[in-house]
Amino acid sequence: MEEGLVSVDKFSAGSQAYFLTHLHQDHTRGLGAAGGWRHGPLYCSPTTARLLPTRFPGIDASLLRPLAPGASASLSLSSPTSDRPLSLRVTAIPALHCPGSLMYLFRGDLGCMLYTGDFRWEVGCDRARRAKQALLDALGGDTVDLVYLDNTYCHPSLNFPPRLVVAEQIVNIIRAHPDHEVIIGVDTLGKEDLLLHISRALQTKIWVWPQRLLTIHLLGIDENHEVFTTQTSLTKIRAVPRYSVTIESLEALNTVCPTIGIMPSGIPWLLRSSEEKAKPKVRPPAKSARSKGRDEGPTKMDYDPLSPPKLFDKDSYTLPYSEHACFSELKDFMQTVRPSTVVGIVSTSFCYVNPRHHFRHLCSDSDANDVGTPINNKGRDSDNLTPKRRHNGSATPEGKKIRISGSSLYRSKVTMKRKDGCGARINDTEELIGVA
DNA sequence: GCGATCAGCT
DNA sequence: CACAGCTGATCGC
Repeated sequence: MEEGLVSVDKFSAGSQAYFLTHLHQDHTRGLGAAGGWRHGPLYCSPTTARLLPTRFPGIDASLLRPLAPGASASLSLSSPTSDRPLSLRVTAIPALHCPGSLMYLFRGDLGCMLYTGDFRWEVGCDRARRAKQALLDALGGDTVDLVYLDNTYCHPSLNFPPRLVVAEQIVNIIRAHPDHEVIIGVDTLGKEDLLLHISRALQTKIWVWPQRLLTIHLLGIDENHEVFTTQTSLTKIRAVPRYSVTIESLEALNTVCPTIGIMPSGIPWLLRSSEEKAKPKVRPPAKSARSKGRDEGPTKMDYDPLSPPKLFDKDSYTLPYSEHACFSELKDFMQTVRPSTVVGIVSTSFCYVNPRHHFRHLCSDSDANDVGTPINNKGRDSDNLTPKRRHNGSATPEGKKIRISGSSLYRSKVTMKRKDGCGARINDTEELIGVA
């Protein structure tokens, strides 16, 4: 699409309309710009619009253009090059990534383009079936000229079960540890369904840190306060910031009370496998209690639903509960859309795989002269519809007092600013255990 | 001193 | 390494 027209998940000045797919930090860079958002109309889901002011207090609410899943809006823009008027129609499609996440389908004078943002596509699930129908309805038989695809797991070996299946596996792990406390690593937004599933299955409340509880309530979840709590004494299951579930924090917790950690995410499980591929035999006899069933072929990366979830490090379970589509889902998505061509959204890192390498045959321009090998082409994104990943810059006011390991101290204002809206780090065992 | 950005880490 | 995000350093205003 033409430069200077619309931007998706990119918020530097110069576009006439801006679109936000979801509220994860690596998609909001630039939104917190000094003095607040001024660059133009900002389209997002109603859910995202509700959460936005808590993360970006300076935002001018009159610029928000909430677009419900399935809804459309018409935009009158002007061509930056010729100054001629351009009309564009955008339709929001549920992305089923985290709450409030959307894909955007653009149609108009410049053709038809679909930007998926991060998405999941569990074809057997009702929600995904509805999303698929919404997409087909929105397309109305049109051909998509270009798909910007969430290529996070764009490799045939990267397949894993639907989230519901993994949620049940997690429940079973917790059931198998009746005398253990449990910490589950989560992000600032997302995986609420997993926590609700666990709570329902085990008839227990779940601890979350205060900011996280605010987010949950803003989402309209658990308004009667029946599931989530910030009181440590009420439950042995706690959802904590993902980065604070480490071997060290688990060891610390285990000096107080037997505790297991659960990481509902695909990556570490994926990384272990590639580690193994890289150096299959050189294994320092580390203190990890490797479970059996890990010798079935050094390059085996597929998730095997028949073998139990693997215990990687002592007391720590990593399961592929993913908010991104796996390869088979990407394939189904591409078969559904059958665009003229496709490019990947996730471009930084040498793991980047050009989706055309695997899906060229599902593109109508497949005879074009590209070879589509897996490549590291970070320099590719020159147009303003390609988002940049990494780094953020949010801002919230004032340093404040917090407790760390029993003592009070001030952290730097910068730290506190960033901490607002995010997590309580959990090497401060006492706060968690409820000694206080 | 402040925000923005980067490097490092998980 | 990187689903996302924390932390500290540094740079320019």
